[in-house]
Parts: sequence; structure tokens; C-alpha cells
Amino acid sequence: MTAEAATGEAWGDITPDAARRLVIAAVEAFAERGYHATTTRDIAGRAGMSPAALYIHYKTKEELLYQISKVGHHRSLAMLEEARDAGGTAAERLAAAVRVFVRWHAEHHTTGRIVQYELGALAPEHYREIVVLRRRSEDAIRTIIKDGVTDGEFDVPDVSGTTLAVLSLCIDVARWFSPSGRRTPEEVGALYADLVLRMVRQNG
Amino acid sequence: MTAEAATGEAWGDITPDAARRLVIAAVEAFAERGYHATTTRDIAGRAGMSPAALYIHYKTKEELLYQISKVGHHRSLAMLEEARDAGGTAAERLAAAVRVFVRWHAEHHTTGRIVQYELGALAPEHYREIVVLRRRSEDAIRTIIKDGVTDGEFDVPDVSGTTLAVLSLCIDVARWFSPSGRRTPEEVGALYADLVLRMVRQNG
DNA sequence: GTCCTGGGTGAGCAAGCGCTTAGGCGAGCG
DNA sequence: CGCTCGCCTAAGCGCTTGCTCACCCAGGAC
Repeated sequence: MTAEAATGEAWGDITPDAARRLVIAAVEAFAERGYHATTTRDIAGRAGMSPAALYIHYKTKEELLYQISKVGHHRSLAMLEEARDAGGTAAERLAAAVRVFVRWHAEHHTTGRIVQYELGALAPEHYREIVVLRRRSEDAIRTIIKDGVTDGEFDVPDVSGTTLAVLSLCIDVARWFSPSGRRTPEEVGALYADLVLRMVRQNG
Repeated sequence: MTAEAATGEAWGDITPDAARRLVIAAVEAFAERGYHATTTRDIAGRAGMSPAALYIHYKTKEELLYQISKVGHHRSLAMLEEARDAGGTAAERLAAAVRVFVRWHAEHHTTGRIVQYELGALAPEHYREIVVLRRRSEDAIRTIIKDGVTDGEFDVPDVSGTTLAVLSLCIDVARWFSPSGRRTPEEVGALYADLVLRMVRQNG
């Protein structure tokens, strides 16, 4: 599956077709140049439409950003909470969470970049809504780590700080990952899951 | 030392006074809202001058960004190469590198944010120059890790990938760190140095 | 006193921005 | 057929942007 096919697939449930093409165009443009450097003319042009057509489907440029950010955050949160609630040891669940979260940030690094780095461009009320989702993501990771400490699997002196570091490590993948690089999303996910386990595990 | 005093201190050698005030204003504005969302009127206003005064000291808004990025990258690189060339075991040198690099990104998180997240706004020739410095930073960390593997101190299956992860972890501090948070730059540096050592060490 | 120079201002230009308006056009339906 | 409705465009409005221009002024050299 190519990166572009993955981008398209992730927004498959948006109708009509023109609205979906606009989101996909916006994701690419925002990820490439940043929200503020992207013009509505650029987005419309990439979607093969006139600038005015954008405003038939979205009220403002910021609403496009909000849709992208909201969908991305919900998907992230779902992955992490699923990993938290799965069966298995804390180590298995933490490894699964990191693997899937990292793989998503690599595969959808365009969306990931918007989700992680364009928060400040959201309207205040949208920002407040998104922050709630982010706190829940953090809670999911913290819970897994806490479980591991309780069960004696993990040796983590600073649970909150380590949670922050784990999340931070995963998130930054969206910044540096390139599909033309040497590593596939799966490989990065596996590598990072291993590194994170080393960070938290008891080592005799 | 307050964060603002630290910001001022870092640019102490720029003259005349107005030029220094402009860089400091630009650092704050770029870090707060991003390069593209910052206007030259905003920068000049923060520095207590008229918009036209900016152009007496800098040819363009991009030149201001370039100066900030260049100084920040040189300082980062100097820290990492110093740690690489210091005495001691690989573990000691890696811990020192991470500690100082993280502390800098926390203390100067405004400059750090520009250094790490506004690369794309640089003019092409400036971008090419900066990328060279970034590669050298990566090399410094990779060398320390390789030394540790050679000496048998470290157990690292994927040296390049782990180098990437270590740098990534440090860099992302600039994104989330807030001086009003619970942790001081020193504390974050110590925590991260410990986590990184856990990632690379032999564990019996 | 006169002149030059470096650092400053107020006003404003050309271009590009987000967004709106007036209108066109084809598919579905009575 | 004629009508509506969803989707689209050409043109452009009002505003902000990065940057420039003509001019000002204090302080040192002669």
C-alpha cells in the first residue's frame, strides 16, 4: 500500500467525493508547508477545484484543520485505549501500544504532523476539545505503566515523567519519518517497542 | 535565572542593542505562534520599534529566522561534540550528552522550537547549510553509542535506529516543555539521561 | 557652524490572503 | 417540458502582509 493510498483510505467515509478530496488535499498541504503557510487556493487547486468550491463544504480553513485534527486524535486515542484494555502482561500491552501508535505516526506521518504540530492554529473552543482527547491518551499509557509497576514487572521511579517520555518518543516519529527512508513503519514500530520496554523493565 | 533572562543572555553578543532586541522579540514571537503566523509588525512592536526599523538591521524576516536557527544549531552541535570528546566511559559520555542537550531544549525551549520545527521556512540555501550541522549532531551521538557497543558496555542491535530515537526524544522536549510545569530543566535532563542509559545498556 | 553618518519614523505600495457573491449547469422529478 | 437543487466557477472585495521610500534627528569630525 502506498502512502497516498493510505491517506485516501483513512478518510474514506467522508462524502461527497469533493469534500473528501479537499481533506486529503489539506492534509498533504498542511503537512508539507504548515497550516499558516498553506493557502485555500493551494488546497482547492490540489483537489482540482476552484478556490470558492472549498467554502461549499467547509465554513473556514480552520474547520478543515479541526476535522483533520479531530479524526486523527480520535484514532490515536482509540488505538491506545484498545491496547490498555487488551489482555496480557503490562509489558505486552505497552509494547503493543507503542508499536501500533508508532506505526500509525509513520504510516500517516502527514496527518500525524498536523495532529501534533498544528494544535496552536485551532480556534480556542476546538483546542479545548482536542486537549481533552490528548489527556485521555496520556492516561492510557500511564495506566499501563502503573499496572506494570504494581505487578512488579516494571521498575519505573517516575511514572509520570516516563509516560511523558514514551508518548514524546512516539509522537516525534511524525516529524522525522519519511516513506523514502530506509525503515518501514513496521520496523520503526518494532524497534521503538523494544526500546520502550528496555526503559521500563526490571533489569536484574 | 528566569526564562526571559536566559533568552536575553543567549544573544548577548549581538550589537547594536536594537538588533539584539529584535532577535529576542523574534524568538519569542516565532516560538509562540510559528514563523508564518508572525508578522514583522509584531516583532518590531515587541522590540519597541516601528515596522520599518526591522529592515535597518535585517534584510528580510527570513534572515532573522536564519540567524536564530544558525546560532541554535551551532550551540547544540557544540554541546554534543564536547560530550563526545570528553573523557570517561561511553555511558558517562552518553548520559552527559543527553543531560545537557535536554536541559538546553527545556531552558531555551523557545529557541529550541524554532530550531527544530521551523526548518521548512528557511530559504533553500540556508536550509542546506543547517542540514549539515544537523547531520554532524547525529554523528556525535552515533559515535558515542558505537563506542559503547565496541567496548561491550552497550547492547544495541540497531545503532542507527537507536541514535535516531535518542535524538528524537531529546528534541521533542522543546515541544512539550513549559517553565510553568512541574519539572525543572535539570530534572528533565536527569530523568532522560537515565531513560536513555536503560535503552542502550547491557542488562544481565 | 556645517556636514556626514547611523539609527530611527510615518506613510504607503504591490501582492497575496481568506472569504463572498452572482450566476451557470446538469441530473432528478412532476 | 419546466422546475428545483446540489455542486461548481469567475470575479472580486476588504484587509493584511512583507517591504520600501522620503524624510528626521542626535552626535562626532573638522
